[in-house]
Amino acid sequence: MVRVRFAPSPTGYLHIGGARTALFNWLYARSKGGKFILRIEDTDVKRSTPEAVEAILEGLKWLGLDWDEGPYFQSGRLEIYRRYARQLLETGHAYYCYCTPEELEEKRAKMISDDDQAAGYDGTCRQLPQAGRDRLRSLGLKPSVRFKVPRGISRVTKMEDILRGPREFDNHLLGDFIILRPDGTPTYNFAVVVDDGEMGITHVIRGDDHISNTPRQILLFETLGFELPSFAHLPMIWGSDRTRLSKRHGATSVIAYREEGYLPEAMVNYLALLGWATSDSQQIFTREELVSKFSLERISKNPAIFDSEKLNWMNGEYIRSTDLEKLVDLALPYLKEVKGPAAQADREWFVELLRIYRERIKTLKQLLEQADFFFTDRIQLTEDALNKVLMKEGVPDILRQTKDVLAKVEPFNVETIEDALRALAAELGIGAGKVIHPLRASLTGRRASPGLFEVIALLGRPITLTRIEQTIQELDHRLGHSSRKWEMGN
RNA sequence: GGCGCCAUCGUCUAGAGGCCCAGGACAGGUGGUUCUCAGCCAUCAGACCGGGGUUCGAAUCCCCGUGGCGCUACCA
Repeated sequence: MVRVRFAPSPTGYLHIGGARTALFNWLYARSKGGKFILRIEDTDVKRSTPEAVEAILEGLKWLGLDWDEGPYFQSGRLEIYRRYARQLLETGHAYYCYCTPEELEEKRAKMISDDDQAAGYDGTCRQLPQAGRDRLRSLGLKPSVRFKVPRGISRVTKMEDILRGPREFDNHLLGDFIILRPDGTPTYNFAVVVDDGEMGITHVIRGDDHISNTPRQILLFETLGFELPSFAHLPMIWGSDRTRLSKRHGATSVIAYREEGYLPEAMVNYLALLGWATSDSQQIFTREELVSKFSLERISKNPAIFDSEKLNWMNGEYIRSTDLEKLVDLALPYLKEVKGPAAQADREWFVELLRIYRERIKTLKQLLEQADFFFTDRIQLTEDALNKVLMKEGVPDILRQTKDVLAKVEPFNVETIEDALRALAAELGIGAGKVIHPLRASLTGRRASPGLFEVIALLGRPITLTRIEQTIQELDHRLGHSSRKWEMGN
Protein backbone atom coordinates (compact mmCIF):
# COMPACT_ATOMS: atom_id res chain seq x y z
CA MET A 1 0.00 0.00 0.00
CA VAL A 2 1.42 3.32 -1.08
CA ARG A 3 1.49 5.94 1.67
CA VAL A 4 2.75 9.42 0.86
CA ARG A 5 2.63 12.67 2.72
CA PHE A 6 2.71 16.39 2.28
CA ALA A 7 4.53 17.95 5.21
CA PRO A 8 4.56 21.75 5.09
CA SER A 9 5.84 23.91 7.88
CA PRO A 10 3.23 26.52 8.77
CA THR A 11 5.28 29.65 8.44
CA GLY A 12 3.16 31.23 5.74
CA TYR A 13 0.46 30.59 3.18
CA LEU A 14 0.52 27.66 0.78
CA HIS A 15 2.77 28.77 -2.02
CA ILE A 16 3.12 27.58 -5.56
CA GLY A 17 6.04 25.30 -4.87
CA GLY A 18 4.36 23.67 -1.91
CA ALA A 19 1.17 23.23 -3.88
CA ARG A 20 3.05 21.47 -6.66
CA THR A 21 4.70 19.14 -4.16
CA ALA A 22 1.34 18.44 -2.57
CA LEU A 23 -0.19 17.83 -5.98
CA PHE A 24 2.44 15.32 -7.04
CA ASN A 25 2.05 13.45 -3.77
CA TRP A 26 -1.70 13.50 -4.13
CA LEU A 27 -1.54 12.35 -7.74
CA TYR A 28 0.78 9.53 -6.85
CA ALA A 29 -1.44 8.37 -4.00
CA ARG A 30 -4.57 8.52 -6.12
CA SER A 31 -2.96 6.81 -9.09
CA LYS A 32 -1.78 3.96 -6.89
CA GLY A 33 -4.86 3.67 -4.74
CA GLY A 34 -2.73 4.72 -1.79
CA LYS A 35 -3.11 7.14 1.07
CA PHE A 36 -2.27 10.82 1.08
CA ILE A 37 -1.31 12.04 4.53
CA LEU A 38 -1.09 15.62 5.72
CA ARG A 39 1.43 16.46 8.38
CA ILE A 40 2.16 19.90 9.77
CA GLU A 41 5.82 20.34 10.65
CA ASP A 42 5.58 22.97 13.35
CA THR A 43 8.57 22.14 15.50
CA ASP A 44 9.95 25.61 14.99
CA VAL A 45 7.73 27.29 17.53
CA LYS A 46 9.02 30.74 16.74
CA ARG A 47 8.01 30.71 13.11
CA SER A 48 4.89 28.56 13.11
CA THR A 49 1.45 30.11 13.37
CA PRO A 50 -2.11 28.76 13.50
CA GLU A 51 -3.07 31.24 10.78
CA ALA A 52 -0.56 29.64 8.47
CA VAL A 53 -2.01 26.22 9.20
CA GLU A 54 -5.45 27.50 8.24
CA ALA A 55 -4.10 29.11 5.09
CA ILE A 56 -2.43 25.90 4.01
CA LEU A 57 -5.53 23.81 4.59
CA GLU A 58 -7.58 26.38 2.71
CA GLY A 59 -5.21 26.27 -0.23
CA LEU A 60 -5.26 22.49 -0.40
CA LYS A 61 -9.02 22.42 -0.21
CA TRP A 62 -9.35 24.97 -2.95
CA LEU A 63 -7.15 22.87 -5.22
CA GLY A 64 -9.20 19.81 -4.36
CA LEU A 65 -6.26 17.94 -2.85
CA ASP A 66 -8.08 15.98 -0.20
CA TRP A 67 -6.09 14.07 2.37
CA ASP A 68 -6.89 10.69 3.88
CA GLU A 69 -5.14 11.11 7.23
CA GLY A 70 -4.22 14.03 9.38
CA PRO A 71 -3.46 16.74 9.68
CA TYR A 72 -0.95 15.45 12.20
CA PHE A 73 0.93 18.10 14.13
CA GLN A 74 4.50 17.51 15.12
CA SER A 75 4.00 19.86 18.05
CA GLY A 76 1.60 17.30 19.47
CA ARG A 77 4.03 14.44 19.10
CA LEU A 78 6.95 15.73 21.13
CA GLU A 79 6.84 12.76 23.52
CA ILE A 80 7.31 10.42 20.62
CA TYR A 81 10.45 12.16 19.40
CA ARG A 82 11.85 12.24 22.91
CA ARG A 83 11.24 8.56 23.29
CA TYR A 84 13.20 7.79 20.14
CA ALA A 85 15.95 10.18 21.16
CA ARG A 86 16.22 8.43 24.51
CA GLN A 87 16.49 5.15 22.69
CA LEU A 88 19.36 6.46 20.59
CA LEU A 89 21.04 7.85 23.69
CA GLU A 90 20.76 4.54 25.48
CA THR A 91 22.11 2.52 22.60
CA GLY A 92 25.06 4.85 22.14
CA HIS A 93 23.90 6.28 18.81
CA ALA A 94 23.49 9.75 20.21
CA TYR A 95 25.05 11.91 22.86
CA TYR A 96 24.48 15.10 24.82
CA CYS A 97 26.17 18.18 23.52
CA TYR A 98 26.85 21.15 25.74
CA CYS A 99 28.32 23.42 23.13
CA THR A 100 26.58 26.77 23.01
CA PRO A 101 25.33 28.32 19.78
CA GLU A 102 27.97 31.01 20.18
CA GLU A 103 30.77 28.48 20.43
CA LEU A 104 29.46 26.61 17.43
CA GLU A 105 29.22 29.76 15.39
CA GLU A 106 32.79 30.61 16.27
CA LYS A 107 34.09 27.18 15.31
CA ARG A 108 32.19 27.21 12.09
CA ALA A 109 33.56 30.59 11.10
CA LYS A 110 37.07 29.37 11.84
CA MET A 111 36.64 26.20 9.84
CA ILE A 112 35.39 28.08 6.83
CA SER A 113 38.19 30.61 6.98
CA ASP A 114 40.70 27.77 7.35
CA ASP A 115 39.48 26.36 4.05
CA ASP A 116 38.76 23.20 5.91
CA GLN A 117 37.21 20.28 4.11
CA ALA A 118 33.88 20.14 5.82
CA ALA A 119 32.28 22.61 8.14
CA GLY A 120 30.28 20.14 10.19
CA TYR A 121 30.30 19.73 13.94
CA ASP A 122 33.81 19.01 15.22
CA GLY A 123 32.70 16.40 17.74
CA THR A 124 33.85 18.13 20.89
CA CYS A 125 31.16 16.56 23.05
CA ARG A 126 31.33 13.20 21.31
CA GLN A 127 34.32 12.07 23.31
CA LEU A 128 33.42 13.98 26.42
CA PRO A 129 34.11 11.70 29.38
CA GLN A 130 31.31 10.99 31.80
CA ALA A 131 32.94 13.16 34.44
CA GLY A 132 32.93 16.15 32.14
CA ARG A 133 29.33 15.57 31.26
CA ASP A 134 28.34 15.42 34.91
CA ARG A 135 30.19 18.59 35.63
CA LEU A 136 28.51 20.51 32.83
CA ARG A 137 25.14 19.16 33.86
CA SER A 138 25.72 20.21 37.44
CA LEU A 139 26.36 23.72 36.18
CA GLY A 140 22.76 23.70 35.04
CA LEU A 141 23.56 23.68 31.34
CA LYS A 142 20.84 22.29 29.12
CA PRO A 143 22.29 20.01 26.46
CA SER A 144 21.07 19.32 23.00
CA VAL A 145 21.19 15.77 21.67
CA ARG A 146 23.35 14.93 18.71
CA PHE A 147 23.19 11.92 16.46
CA LYS A 148 26.46 10.03 16.23
CA VAL A 149 27.10 9.69 12.53
CA PRO A 150 28.70 6.29 11.96
CA ARG A 151 32.27 6.69 10.80
CA GLY A 152 34.63 4.08 9.61
CA ILE A 153 37.35 3.60 7.08
CA SER A 154 34.98 4.08 4.24
CA ARG A 155 31.49 4.59 5.53
CA VAL A 156 29.22 5.70 2.76
CA THR A 157 25.48 6.03 2.75
CA LYS A 158 23.76 4.74 -0.34
CA MET A 159 20.49 6.12 -1.56
CA GLU A 160 18.30 5.61 -4.54
CA ASP A 161 16.24 8.40 -6.02
CA ILE A 162 13.39 7.46 -8.31
CA LEU A 163 14.21 10.34 -10.62
CA ARG A 164 17.97 10.37 -10.38
CA GLY A 165 19.05 6.81 -9.78
CA PRO A 166 21.51 5.52 -7.19
CA ARG A 167 23.68 7.95 -5.26
CA GLU A 168 26.36 7.63 -2.59
CA PHE A 169 27.40 10.04 0.13
CA ASP A 170 30.49 9.97 2.26
CA ASN A 171 29.62 9.98 5.96
CA HIS A 172 32.81 11.82 6.81
CA LEU A 173 31.33 14.92 5.26
CA LEU A 174 28.44 14.79 7.68
CA GLY A 175 28.90 16.32 11.09
CA ASP A 176 27.08 14.87 14.07
CA PHE A 177 23.83 16.76 13.80
CA ILE A 178 21.40 17.86 16.47
CA ILE A 179 18.23 15.83 16.78
CA LEU A 180 16.81 17.36 19.94
CA ARG A 181 17.15 20.96 21.02
CA PRO A 182 17.83 21.82 24.67
CA ASP A 183 14.13 22.63 25.04
CA GLY A 184 13.24 19.10 23.99
CA THR A 185 11.84 19.91 20.56
CA PRO A 186 13.14 17.82 17.66
CA THR A 187 14.88 19.27 14.65
CA TYR A 188 13.65 18.73 11.15
CA ASN A 189 15.78 15.77 10.10
CA PHE A 190 14.90 13.83 13.19
CA ALA A 191 11.18 14.58 13.33
CA VAL A 192 10.80 13.75 9.67
CA VAL A 193 12.36 10.34 10.03
CA VAL A 194 10.48 9.43 13.18
CA ASP A 195 7.21 10.48 11.57
CA ASP A 196 7.83 8.94 8.18
CA GLY A 197 8.86 5.77 9.93
CA GLU A 198 5.98 5.67 12.37
CA MET A 199 3.44 6.63 9.76
CA GLY A 200 4.62 3.97 7.40
CA ILE A 201 5.44 6.38 4.58
CA THR A 202 6.47 4.37 1.53
CA HIS A 203 7.46 7.20 -0.82
CA VAL A 204 8.98 10.48 0.16
CA ILE A 205 8.18 12.97 -2.60
CA ARG A 206 9.57 16.42 -1.88
CA GLY A 207 11.61 19.29 -3.28
CA ASP A 208 15.16 18.58 -4.35
CA ASP A 209 16.44 21.12 -1.86
CA HIS A 210 16.17 18.16 0.51
CA ILE A 211 18.56 15.91 -1.36
CA SER A 212 21.47 16.91 0.82
CA ASN A 213 19.44 16.06 3.90
CA THR A 214 18.61 12.60 2.69
CA PRO A 215 21.83 10.83 3.76
CA ARG A 216 21.32 12.04 7.33
CA GLN A 217 17.77 10.81 7.25
CA ILE A 218 18.72 7.45 5.81
CA LEU A 219 21.22 6.99 8.62
CA LEU A 220 18.45 7.74 11.08
CA PHE A 221 15.99 5.38 9.39
CA GLU A 222 18.56 2.63 9.62
CA THR A 223 19.60 3.05 13.21
CA LEU A 224 16.01 3.51 14.30
CA GLY A 225 15.14 0.28 12.57
CA PHE A 226 12.55 1.68 10.19
CA GLU A 227 12.02 0.40 6.72
CA LEU A 228 13.52 2.81 4.22
CA PRO A 229 11.01 4.61 2.01
CA SER A 230 11.67 5.35 -1.65
CA PHE A 231 12.71 8.89 -2.46
CA ALA A 232 11.69 11.15 -5.30
CA HIS A 233 13.16 14.63 -5.27
CA LEU A 234 11.23 17.08 -7.37
CA PRO A 235 12.93 19.90 -9.23
CA MET A 236 12.37 23.34 -7.78
CA ILE A 237 10.10 25.97 -9.20
CA TRP A 238 11.86 29.19 -10.02
CA GLY A 239 10.87 32.73 -10.75
CA SER A 240 11.70 34.32 -14.08
CA ASP A 241 15.18 35.27 -12.86
CA ARG A 242 16.03 31.66 -12.06
CA THR A 243 16.01 32.02 -8.35
CA ARG A 244 13.67 30.49 -5.84
CA LEU A 245 10.15 31.69 -6.39
CA SER A 246 9.37 34.51 -3.99
CA LYS A 247 7.09 37.49 -3.50
CA ARG A 248 9.04 39.71 -5.79
CA HIS A 249 8.14 37.44 -8.69
CA GLY A 250 4.48 38.29 -8.17
CA ALA A 251 1.83 36.31 -6.40
CA THR A 252 3.18 33.09 -4.95
CA SER A 253 0.28 32.28 -2.68
CA VAL A 254 -2.17 29.81 -4.10
CA ILE A 255 -5.03 31.67 -2.48
CA ALA A 256 -3.98 34.87 -4.20
CA TYR A 257 -4.65 33.11 -7.49
CA ARG A 258 -8.14 32.25 -6.33
CA GLU A 259 -8.68 35.91 -5.59
CA GLU A 260 -7.45 36.85 -9.02
CA GLY A 261 -10.06 34.63 -10.58
CA TYR A 262 -8.16 31.53 -11.56
CA LEU A 263 -10.01 28.25 -11.54
CA PRO A 264 -8.58 25.52 -9.32
CA GLU A 265 -8.75 23.04 -12.18
CA ALA A 266 -6.59 25.30 -14.32
CA MET A 267 -4.15 25.80 -11.51
CA VAL A 268 -3.88 22.07 -10.93
CA ASN A 269 -3.45 21.41 -14.61
CA TYR A 270 -0.77 24.05 -14.95
CA LEU A 271 1.08 22.94 -11.84
CA ALA A 272 1.06 19.34 -13.03
CA LEU A 273 2.85 20.46 -16.17
CA LEU A 274 5.63 22.12 -14.21
CA GLY A 275 8.11 19.31 -14.33
CA TRP A 276 5.88 16.62 -15.68
CA ALA A 277 4.66 15.81 -19.18
CA THR A 278 3.33 12.91 -21.19
CA SER A 279 5.13 11.64 -24.26
CA ASP A 280 2.40 13.02 -26.52
CA SER A 281 2.76 16.52 -25.08
CA GLN A 282 -0.89 16.74 -24.10
CA GLN A 283 -1.60 20.05 -22.40
CA ILE A 284 -5.13 19.95 -21.08
CA PHE A 285 -5.96 17.17 -18.67
CA THR A 286 -9.03 16.44 -16.63
CA ARG A 287 -8.30 15.57 -13.05
CA GLU A 288 -9.08 11.93 -13.83
CA GLU A 289 -6.62 11.94 -16.72
CA LEU A 290 -3.98 13.44 -14.51
CA VAL A 291 -4.49 10.67 -11.98
CA SER A 292 -4.46 7.91 -14.54
CA LYS A 293 -1.50 9.21 -16.54
CA PHE A 294 0.71 10.44 -13.74
CA SER A 295 3.95 8.68 -12.96
CA LEU A 296 6.97 9.66 -10.93
CA GLU A 297 9.33 8.36 -13.59
CA ARG A 298 8.14 10.99 -16.05
CA ILE A 299 9.00 13.92 -13.84
CA SER A 300 11.84 15.95 -15.28
CA LYS A 301 14.96 16.70 -13.30
CA ASN A 302 15.58 20.31 -14.14
CA PRO A 303 14.00 23.25 -12.40
CA ALA A 304 10.96 24.85 -13.97
CA ILE A 305 10.29 28.54 -14.24
CA PHE A 306 6.81 29.57 -13.26
CA ASP A 307 5.30 31.15 -16.36
CA SER A 308 2.17 33.11 -15.55
CA GLU A 309 1.49 33.68 -19.26
CA LYS A 310 0.91 30.02 -19.80
CA LEU A 311 -1.20 29.84 -16.66
CA ASN A 312 -3.29 32.68 -18.07
CA TRP A 313 -3.76 30.83 -21.31
CA MET A 314 -4.73 27.68 -19.50
CA ASN A 315 -7.18 29.49 -17.26
CA GLY A 316 -8.74 31.00 -20.36
CA GLU A 317 -9.09 27.52 -21.80
CA TYR A 318 -10.86 26.35 -18.67
CA ILE A 319 -13.11 29.39 -18.58
CA ARG A 320 -14.13 28.81 -22.19
CA SER A 321 -14.88 25.18 -21.64
CA THR A 322 -16.82 25.62 -18.41
CA ASP A 323 -20.58 25.24 -18.63
CA LEU A 324 -22.13 28.70 -18.86
CA GLU A 325 -24.44 28.31 -15.89
CA LYS A 326 -21.58 27.08 -13.77
CA LEU A 327 -19.39 29.90 -14.99
CA VAL A 328 -21.96 32.40 -13.77
CA ASP A 329 -21.88 30.80 -10.34
CA LEU A 330 -18.12 31.05 -10.35
CA ALA A 331 -18.04 34.64 -11.56
CA LEU A 332 -20.75 36.14 -9.37
CA PRO A 333 -18.60 36.26 -6.22
CA TYR A 334 -16.17 38.50 -8.09
CA LEU A 335 -18.95 40.94 -8.99
CA LYS A 336 -19.98 41.99 -5.53
CA GLU A 337 -21.27 45.52 -5.04
CA VAL A 338 -21.50 46.49 -8.66
CA LYS A 339 -23.49 49.47 -9.80
CA GLY A 340 -24.88 50.56 -13.13
CA PRO A 341 -26.78 48.31 -15.51
CA ALA A 342 -25.67 45.17 -13.67
CA ALA A 343 -27.07 46.31 -10.35
CA GLN A 344 -30.63 45.21 -10.91
CA ALA A 345 -29.88 42.53 -13.47
CA ASP A 346 -31.34 39.05 -13.14
CA ARG A 347 -29.52 35.80 -13.53
CA GLU A 348 -30.42 35.53 -17.19
CA TRP A 349 -28.64 38.82 -17.79
CA PHE A 350 -25.48 37.54 -16.17
CA VAL A 351 -25.62 34.39 -18.25
CA GLU A 352 -25.65 36.59 -21.34
CA LEU A 353 -22.82 38.70 -19.97
CA LEU A 354 -20.64 35.65 -19.43
CA ARG A 355 -21.58 34.29 -22.80
CA ILE A 356 -20.15 37.31 -24.58
CA TYR A 357 -17.13 37.64 -22.28
CA ARG A 358 -16.05 34.08 -21.69
CA GLU A 359 -13.73 33.96 -24.65
CA ARG A 360 -12.27 37.35 -23.89
CA ILE A 361 -11.21 36.95 -20.29
CA LYS A 362 -8.31 34.99 -18.88
CA THR A 363 -9.39 35.31 -15.27
CA LEU A 364 -12.76 35.87 -13.67
CA LYS A 365 -11.54 39.07 -12.16
CA GLN A 366 -10.81 40.45 -15.60
CA LEU A 367 -14.55 40.53 -16.14
CA LEU A 368 -14.67 43.35 -13.62
CA GLU A 369 -12.04 45.25 -15.59
CA GLN A 370 -13.08 44.59 -19.16
CA ALA A 371 -16.80 44.89 -18.61
CA ASP A 372 -16.49 47.82 -16.23
CA PHE A 373 -18.97 49.89 -18.23
CA PHE A 374 -21.72 47.49 -17.20
CA PHE A 375 -20.89 48.06 -13.58
CA THR A 376 -20.98 51.82 -13.31
CA ASP A 377 -23.61 54.52 -13.50
CA ARG A 378 -21.51 56.98 -15.42
CA ILE A 379 -18.81 55.82 -17.78
CA GLN A 380 -15.56 57.55 -18.36
CA LEU A 381 -14.56 58.02 -21.99
CA THR A 382 -10.95 56.95 -22.44
CA GLU A 383 -8.56 59.33 -24.16
CA ASP A 384 -8.08 56.70 -26.79
CA ALA A 385 -11.78 56.43 -27.54
CA LEU A 386 -12.10 60.18 -27.59
CA ASN A 387 -9.16 60.95 -29.83
CA LYS A 388 -9.21 58.03 -32.20
CA VAL A 389 -12.94 57.56 -32.61
CA LEU A 390 -15.20 60.25 -31.23
CA MET A 391 -13.48 63.53 -32.01
CA LYS A 392 -14.08 63.11 -35.70
CA GLU A 393 -16.08 65.08 -38.12
CA GLY A 394 -19.70 64.06 -38.33
CA VAL A 395 -19.64 61.84 -35.27
CA PRO A 396 -22.09 63.86 -33.16
CA ASP A 397 -24.49 63.82 -36.05
CA ILE A 398 -24.22 60.08 -36.54
CA LEU A 399 -24.72 59.55 -32.82
CA ARG A 400 -27.87 61.65 -32.91
CA GLN A 401 -29.24 59.51 -35.70
CA THR A 402 -28.38 56.21 -33.96
CA LYS A 403 -30.09 57.54 -30.88
CA ASP A 404 -33.25 58.23 -32.84
CA VAL A 405 -33.13 54.80 -34.42
CA LEU A 406 -32.49 52.98 -31.15
CA ALA A 407 -35.27 54.90 -29.48
CA LYS A 408 -37.72 53.35 -31.89
CA VAL A 409 -36.44 49.78 -32.37
CA GLU A 410 -39.07 47.28 -31.40
CA PRO A 411 -38.55 44.83 -29.81
CA PHE A 412 -35.21 45.84 -28.37
CA ASN A 413 -33.06 42.79 -29.04
CA VAL A 414 -29.81 41.85 -30.72
CA GLU A 415 -31.34 41.11 -34.15
CA THR A 416 -33.55 44.16 -34.38
CA ILE A 417 -30.78 46.42 -33.14
CA GLU A 418 -28.34 45.08 -35.70
CA ASP A 419 -30.87 45.38 -38.52
CA ALA A 420 -31.78 48.92 -37.58
CA LEU A 421 -28.22 50.16 -37.28
CA ARG A 422 -27.09 48.52 -40.50
CA ALA A 423 -30.09 50.00 -42.23
CA LEU A 424 -29.14 53.40 -40.89
CA ALA A 425 -25.61 53.07 -42.25
CA ALA A 426 -26.94 52.04 -45.63
CA GLU A 427 -29.35 54.96 -45.64
CA LEU A 428 -26.52 57.37 -44.84
CA GLY A 429 -24.41 55.76 -47.52
CA ILE A 430 -21.58 54.92 -45.13
CA GLY A 431 -20.00 51.68 -43.96
CA ALA A 432 -21.49 50.02 -40.91
CA GLY A 433 -18.21 50.58 -39.10
CA LYS A 434 -18.76 54.33 -39.24
CA VAL A 435 -21.81 53.82 -37.10
CA ILE A 436 -20.60 50.98 -34.94
CA HIS A 437 -17.30 52.40 -33.78
CA PRO A 438 -18.51 55.74 -32.44
CA LEU A 439 -21.44 54.03 -30.85
CA ARG A 440 -19.19 51.53 -29.12
CA ALA A 441 -16.98 54.31 -27.86
CA SER A 442 -19.89 56.30 -26.51
CA LEU A 443 -21.53 53.33 -24.78
CA THR A 444 -18.47 51.62 -23.35
CA GLY A 445 -15.96 54.45 -23.22
CA ARG A 446 -13.56 52.12 -24.95
CA ARG A 447 -12.44 51.18 -28.42
CA ALA A 448 -12.76 47.44 -27.84
CA SER A 449 -15.66 45.44 -26.50
CA PRO A 450 -17.69 42.37 -27.31
CA GLY A 451 -20.03 42.57 -30.28
CA LEU A 452 -21.75 45.93 -30.17
CA PHE A 453 -25.27 44.68 -30.75
CA GLU A 454 -25.01 42.26 -27.85
CA VAL A 455 -23.62 45.03 -25.71
CA ILE A 456 -26.52 47.34 -26.57
CA ALA A 457 -29.07 44.66 -25.86
CA LEU A 458 -27.51 44.00 -22.47
CA LEU A 459 -27.25 47.67 -21.64
CA GLY A 460 -30.94 48.10 -22.31
CA ARG A 461 -32.65 50.95 -24.09
CA PRO A 462 -32.78 53.62 -21.38
CA ILE A 463 -29.13 53.44 -20.52
CA THR A 464 -28.11 53.21 -24.16
CA LEU A 465 -29.98 56.36 -25.02
CA THR A 466 -28.72 58.18 -21.96
CA ARG A 467 -25.11 57.36 -22.72
CA ILE A 468 -25.41 58.42 -26.33
CA GLU A 469 -26.88 61.71 -25.21
CA GLN A 470 -24.16 62.21 -22.63
CA THR A 471 -21.53 61.59 -25.25
CA ILE A 472 -23.08 64.05 -27.66
CA GLN A 473 -23.06 66.70 -24.98
CA GLU A 474 -19.49 65.92 -24.06
CA LEU A 475 -18.47 66.21 -27.70
CA ASP A 476 -20.39 69.44 -28.20
CA HIS A 477 -18.62 70.83 -25.20
CA ARG A 478 -15.19 69.72 -26.35
CA LEU A 479 -15.63 70.65 -29.99
CA GLY A 480 -17.21 73.95 -29.09
CA HIS A 481 -14.34 74.65 -26.77
CA SER A 482 -11.68 73.80 -29.30
CA SER A 483 -13.35 75.73 -32.12
CA ARG A 484 -13.50 78.83 -29.97
CA LYS A 485 -9.83 78.43 -29.36
CA TRP A 486 -9.32 78.06 -33.05
CA GLU A 487 -11.26 81.25 -33.72
CA MET A 488 -9.30 83.10 -31.14
CA GLY A 489 -6.10 81.86 -32.61
CA ASN A 490 -7.06 83.42 -35.89
C1' G B 1 35.76 26.86 0.80
C1' G B 2 33.47 21.64 0.91
C1' C B 3 29.60 18.48 -0.87
C1' G B 4 25.54 17.79 -4.06
C1' C B 5 21.77 18.58 -7.98
C1' C B 6 20.77 20.27 -12.88
C1' A B 7 21.86 21.73 -18.18
C1' U B 8 16.96 20.92 -25.63
C1' C B 9 13.50 27.10 -28.76
C1' G B 10 12.39 33.45 -24.48
C1' U B 11 9.22 29.75 -21.15
C1' C B 12 7.11 24.52 -20.05
C1' U B 13 8.66 20.29 -22.43
C1' A B 14 8.94 15.56 -26.20
C1' G B 15 13.25 12.91 -27.21
C1' A B 16 15.60 6.77 -23.31
C1' G B 17 22.17 5.74 -30.09
C1' G B 18 19.94 5.77 -36.15
C1' C B 19 12.47 7.34 -36.76
C1' C B 20 15.53 14.38 -35.24
C1' C B 21 18.89 19.21 -40.83
C1' A B 22 14.96 17.86 -33.23
C1' G B 23 8.26 17.40 -32.24
C1' G B 24 4.24 19.87 -29.23
C1' A B 25 2.31 23.90 -25.97
C1' C B 26 2.68 29.16 -24.10
C1' A B 27 4.52 33.79 -25.53
C1' G B 28 6.00 36.48 -30.34
C1' G B 29 5.47 37.67 -36.03
C1' U B 30 2.26 37.42 -40.45
C1' G B 31 -2.37 36.42 -42.96
C1' G B 32 -7.67 35.04 -42.77
C1' U B 33 -12.65 35.38 -40.34
C1' U B 34 -15.06 40.07 -38.29
C1' C B 35 -17.97 46.20 -36.19
C1' U B 36 -13.25 46.59 -32.51
C1' C B 37 -11.02 43.29 -29.00
C1' A B 38 -10.89 38.40 -27.88
C1' G B 39 -11.65 33.66 -29.91
C1' C B 40 -10.99 30.48 -33.95
C1' C B 41 -8.18 28.93 -38.49
C1' A B 42 -3.71 29.05 -41.34
C1' U B 43 1.32 30.24 -41.40
C1' C B 44 6.43 31.95 -39.94
C1' A B 45 10.48 32.50 -36.70
C1' G B 46 12.91 30.16 -32.66
C1' A B 47 16.90 25.32 -29.05
C1' C B 48 20.36 20.27 -28.37
C1' C B 49 25.97 25.16 -22.80
C1' G B 50 31.47 24.32 -24.54
C1' G B 51 35.39 20.80 -25.40
C1' G B 52 37.07 16.01 -25.65
C1' G B 53 36.06 10.86 -26.08
C1' U B 54 33.02 5.90 -27.09
C1' U B 55 30.50 4.34 -31.74
C1' C B 56 29.73 2.98 -38.58
C1' G B 57 26.35 6.65 -36.23
C1' A B 58 25.07 10.91 -30.18
C1' A B 59 20.50 15.78 -28.20
C1' U B 60 20.70 10.84 -26.28
C1' C B 61 26.51 7.08 -23.26
C1' C B 62 31.46 8.59 -20.64
C1' C B 63 35.03 12.43 -19.03
C1' C B 64 36.53 17.45 -18.30
C1' G B 65 35.17 22.39 -18.26
C1' U B 66 31.55 26.34 -17.69
C1' G B 67 27.13 28.15 -15.70
C1' G B 68 22.85 28.09 -12.48
C1' C B 69 20.77 26.36 -8.14
C1' G B 70 20.77 23.77 -3.43
C1' C B 71 22.91 22.00 1.21
C1' U B 72 26.84 23.06 4.51
C1' A B 73 21.61 25.88 11.19
C1' C B 74 19.62 24.36 18.03
C1' C B 75 14.96 26.68 9.57
C1' A B 76 12.19 23.30 7.35
